[in-house]
Amino acid sequence: MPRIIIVMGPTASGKTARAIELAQELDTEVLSCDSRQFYSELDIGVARPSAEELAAAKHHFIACRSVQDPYNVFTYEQDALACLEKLFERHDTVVVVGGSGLYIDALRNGIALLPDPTPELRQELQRKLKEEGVESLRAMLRVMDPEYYAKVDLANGVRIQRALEVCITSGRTYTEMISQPLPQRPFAVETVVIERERETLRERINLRVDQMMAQGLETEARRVYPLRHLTPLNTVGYKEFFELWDEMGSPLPLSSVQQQQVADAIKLNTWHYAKKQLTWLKKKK
RNA sequence: GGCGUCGUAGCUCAGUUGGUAGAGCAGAGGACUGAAAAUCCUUGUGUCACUGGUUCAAUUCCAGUCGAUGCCA
Repeated sequence: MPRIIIVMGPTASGKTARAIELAQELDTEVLSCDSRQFYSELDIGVARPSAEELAAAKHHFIACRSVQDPYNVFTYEQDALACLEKLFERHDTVVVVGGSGLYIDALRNGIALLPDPTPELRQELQRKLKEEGVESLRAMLRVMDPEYYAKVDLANGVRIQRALEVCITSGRTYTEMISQPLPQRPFAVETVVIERERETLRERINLRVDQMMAQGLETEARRVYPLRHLTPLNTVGYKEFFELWDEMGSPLPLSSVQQQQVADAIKLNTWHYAKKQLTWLKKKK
């Protein structure tokens, strides 16, 4: 049976380097599982592997999409499975690397097939959430799926909205829909977790943010500024610039003080992100 | 030098008409099935600058000291 080796770890822990090393050792290719490196418009800010790194081992799912045509876990899972099937024709091991817990889960264990809501339904629920607050969606969920109602985070509007979308378009409960049995994977899964001391990780993050700034992150952010309302751009490393430019009224060049301010915000938000990944890893590795 | 303002949680600050104090941020922990670098939740004892005084009781009022800051000289 073929296998995948998943390289996991928080952001800036050195996953890319480790994955390339492994791929070279095993003479195989790398499948990326990073929900932001999918997008061709995002490079510096999402720490996309460099040209040299990409040349050192063949990568899949890097810069393969536009932020205007975003991925979702399910489509990604389908594409990734198809890609793996092909790769297994020539390699018995494939290296998977990424920091997006949900996406790794989907690849490793599968994810339920759920119907897509119509854009109108999504809009309507979003409007309700925004104008009438979570309570209104909560009340609907209580009727449509009491079981899920009992266990969701009732303060998390996004979660509730999503469950309602599924309930309404499927005509069944969300609970029921997500408990469909998932087919066995035709490959074995091994994991490599990169552990770092907290202090070290923080230093690596700070250093990397400084490098990103030096590489021209501001210019990259300015280029995608007009697309800032798209979901994939709700991302650490970009949103901090957008916030400042929105305040200023336009994406003007930043003074060195402002650059420092943005860099500090990115460092902090990246740390928060790393912590969330660590929480996820504790449970899933 | 004179006059004034300030000194409260790691940071920015609120507050106590006198009964030993609370927000935001940071920090820590957690949730997670098509937005996931997203979204959301939990968690706040600190010589209330220091020393005296008044008072049953002072972080709060008074005096002095020290530090910061502003204006005037």
